[in-house]
Amino acid sequence: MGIAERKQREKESRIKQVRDGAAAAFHEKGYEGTTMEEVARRAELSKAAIYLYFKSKEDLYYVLIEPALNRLSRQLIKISASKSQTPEAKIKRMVDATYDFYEQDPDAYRLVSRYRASEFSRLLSPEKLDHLKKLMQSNLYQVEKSVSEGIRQGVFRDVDPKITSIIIWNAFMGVIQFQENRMMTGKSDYRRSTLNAALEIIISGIRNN
Amino acid sequence: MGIAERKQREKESRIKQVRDGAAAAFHEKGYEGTTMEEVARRAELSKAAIYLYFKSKEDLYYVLIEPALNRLSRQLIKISASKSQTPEAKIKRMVDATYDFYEQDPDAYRLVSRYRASEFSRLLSPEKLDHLKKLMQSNLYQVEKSVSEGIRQGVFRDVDPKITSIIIWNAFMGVIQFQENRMMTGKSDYRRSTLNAALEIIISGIRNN
Amino acid sequence: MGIAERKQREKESRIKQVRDGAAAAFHEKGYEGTTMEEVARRAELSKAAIYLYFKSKEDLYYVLIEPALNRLSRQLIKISASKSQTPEAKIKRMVDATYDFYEQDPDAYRLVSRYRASEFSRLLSPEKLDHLKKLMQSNLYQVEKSVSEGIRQGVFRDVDPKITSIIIWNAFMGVIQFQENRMMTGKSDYRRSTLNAALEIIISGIRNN
Amino acid sequence: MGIAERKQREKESRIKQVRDGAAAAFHEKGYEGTTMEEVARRAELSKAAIYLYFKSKEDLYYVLIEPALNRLSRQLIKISASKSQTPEAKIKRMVDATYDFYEQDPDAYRLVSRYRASEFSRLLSPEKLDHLKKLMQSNLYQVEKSVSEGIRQGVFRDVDPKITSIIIWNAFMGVIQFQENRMMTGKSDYRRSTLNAALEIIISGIRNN
DNA sequence: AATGAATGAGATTTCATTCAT
DNA sequence: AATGAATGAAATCTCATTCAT
Repeated sequence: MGIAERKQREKESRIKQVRDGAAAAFHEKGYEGTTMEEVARRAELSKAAIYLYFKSKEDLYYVLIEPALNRLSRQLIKISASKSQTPEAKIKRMVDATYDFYEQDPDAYRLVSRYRASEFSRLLSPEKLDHLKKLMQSNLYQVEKSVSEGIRQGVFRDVDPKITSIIIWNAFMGVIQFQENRMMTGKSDYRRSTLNAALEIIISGIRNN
Repeated sequence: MGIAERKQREKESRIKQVRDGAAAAFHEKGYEGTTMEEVARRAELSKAAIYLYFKSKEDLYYVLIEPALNRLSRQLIKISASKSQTPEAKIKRMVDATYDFYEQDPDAYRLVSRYRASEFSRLLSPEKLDHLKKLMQSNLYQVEKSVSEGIRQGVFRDVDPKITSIIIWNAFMGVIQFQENRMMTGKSDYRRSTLNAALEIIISGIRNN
Repeated sequence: MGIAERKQREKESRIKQVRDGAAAAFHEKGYEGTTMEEVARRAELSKAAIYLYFKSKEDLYYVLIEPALNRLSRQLIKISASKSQTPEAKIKRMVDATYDFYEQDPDAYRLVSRYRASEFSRLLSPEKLDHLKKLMQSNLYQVEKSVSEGIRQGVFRDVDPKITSIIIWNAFMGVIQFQENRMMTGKSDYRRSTLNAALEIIISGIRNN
Repeated sequence: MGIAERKQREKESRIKQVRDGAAAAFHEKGYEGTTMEEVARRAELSKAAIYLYFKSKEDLYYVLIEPALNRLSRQLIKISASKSQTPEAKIKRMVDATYDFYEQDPDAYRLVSRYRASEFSRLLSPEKLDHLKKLMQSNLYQVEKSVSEGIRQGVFRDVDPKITSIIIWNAFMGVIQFQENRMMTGKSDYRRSTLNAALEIIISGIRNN
């Protein structure tokens, strides 16, 4: 069984090679810009071998993006549902959770953040597309709920919770992208602190006094 | 000469047809997802005719995005440089200018907002790429300058001006996209008011009391 | 319009080139054994050009087999429905019509005669498959009806009309194939006479004395 | 030795599994339409295991069709050579023998009945191809000889013996296929009786009054 | 003996681009 | 100026076959 286990590990590691290579490629060149040839090259496998693990390019993309999005989604729901915290603390924890998600699997995050329904409507089946859309909306909605809660409790001004959640999510994406670009030119890593600063600005904007 | 003029007008009108068709297609399906076949169909011309006006697909993309970005860029610089206004007013005017730009040429805006350097590094020459990047950075920078100005004048808190400009630009994009999605399901148009609400939140977050 | 007409003729002739090449290839090597490369080579066109005229390999196959089968089917129905003839004369005319069909478009005939529903169930859509099956059954049925008529009139013995039609159709196919094989070795053409002899034997077998 | 025997039995049983699975697949989907993957699945073995027993797909096909055709061929020769029977009785026995062959190994029969030299000319070596062709011709020839004999004895009319044998062989195939199709829709089994009816019609057609 | 894993070669199909008219 | 027709190159995907274990 030692052997079986090793084989299992090797198989998983090869699948991971493919996933990592594909995620990086999808990120760098977009879905259409990425060829299976390139995915194979990055995974150091033949093209045909990719099809042993994923049944199509679409499938490969979907199994990269769906579980990641799903995991994040469940995290945010849990935080949003927790009772013993202030709305502000919840929002902060949600941003932290998103950052952790990003840090653990940057490529998955990038896929998620770049995801645009319209571009994929031809590629994914309507059900898959719908599923991804729902997950995405759920994420925004958890933030929105915490903003609403804060308004009800009087700690936040009477702003539009939906708009606020949009600002937060887009600020997150913008900051990450900006800092990644900076880091590519050799500068140091200020992602987390920049993110906190951005969130502080936005929350100041909705806080009552 | 009447004839020459008419021909000239017709030519320009046909070029516009191609640009509009292409911009819409690039927006809906992305660069790689758009075929010249589709561009031609939307322009009601033959594929070969497209090549009379644009020398390649890349060229077509570039001449769509560059002038648009250029125009916006010059606008923002002008506003940013104007003396007789408060920083807050300038920021509001820049957001308004961006909204006007968006309204006049939504497809061009969408190309700009979706533009991701990394995805195009294989398609555009380094010089073109660099040029686009500079224009984009300039836009952010004009907002940043007004934020800095406000801080110096004491009307804004001592926040990071760069981060603030990122928040604003990304909020803009997020709000537009959200409202466009809503409108696609038949809902009424709240783009401008939502945008104002978003900007109000962000500026509240940086205002000194 | 002289030019337009010539172009039209040229286009039709090129489509015919493709059809002829494809029919011959499908006949010689079967559907799966035929590559688009080969179809292209026979038509003296590039692979891509084939797709200007036919939207897929399946489509190419279907538009070869369907119209041919349809034409034959209509012919047989017309003969079968004619009033002023003896059943025996009708059957002879139906065999003649099938032979004419074969002579005018041998490759189409071969496709039809080789057609086996089960082999194509994965290739054609259920509707197309069903349509072809119906046409095929109709052909057999017209012969069957004439046999029944003969039995009612007392000119034929009380045989099973269905079985008789099967014998006739399969004898036809067998004779053609045998004679074609003979001719491939340089022997002379006895197809029509052999066919008549075969039909004579079968009709003798069902005639009432 | 008990062990060696068991191993031998197991091996033979596994080979039979492969043969059965392959024959069914070849029948249902044709040679090119059948993948080794599918053969393996039907045999409940791995793809690689198939290659332990058969050296290639071609080989697998050949060893399925050749022995079957060979067996049938020898049977028919024996019947044809028997002295003490009338030609009509011989023909009936040959049809019966073919039916027995079909009943004992329907898939092998189907391979034989579907076999078309032209389709396999690329797959099999010329020698193998020639061998199969000879076997096939021999079968027809045995029937032909009995018809000739009947003509010489005056019990059959002066028909073309070759044509007659073609009619019989093709009627056999047509009837079997028709009845198999009927049975697939749940109808009862009339194969043997239908076959007899068909043979009766044909022999009536050649009998001298 | 048996298999999971891998692959080279090749199949179908697409697409940006060119060219004769 | 405009286009119908054509294509080379490349993309996705498949499959018979091999090999290490």
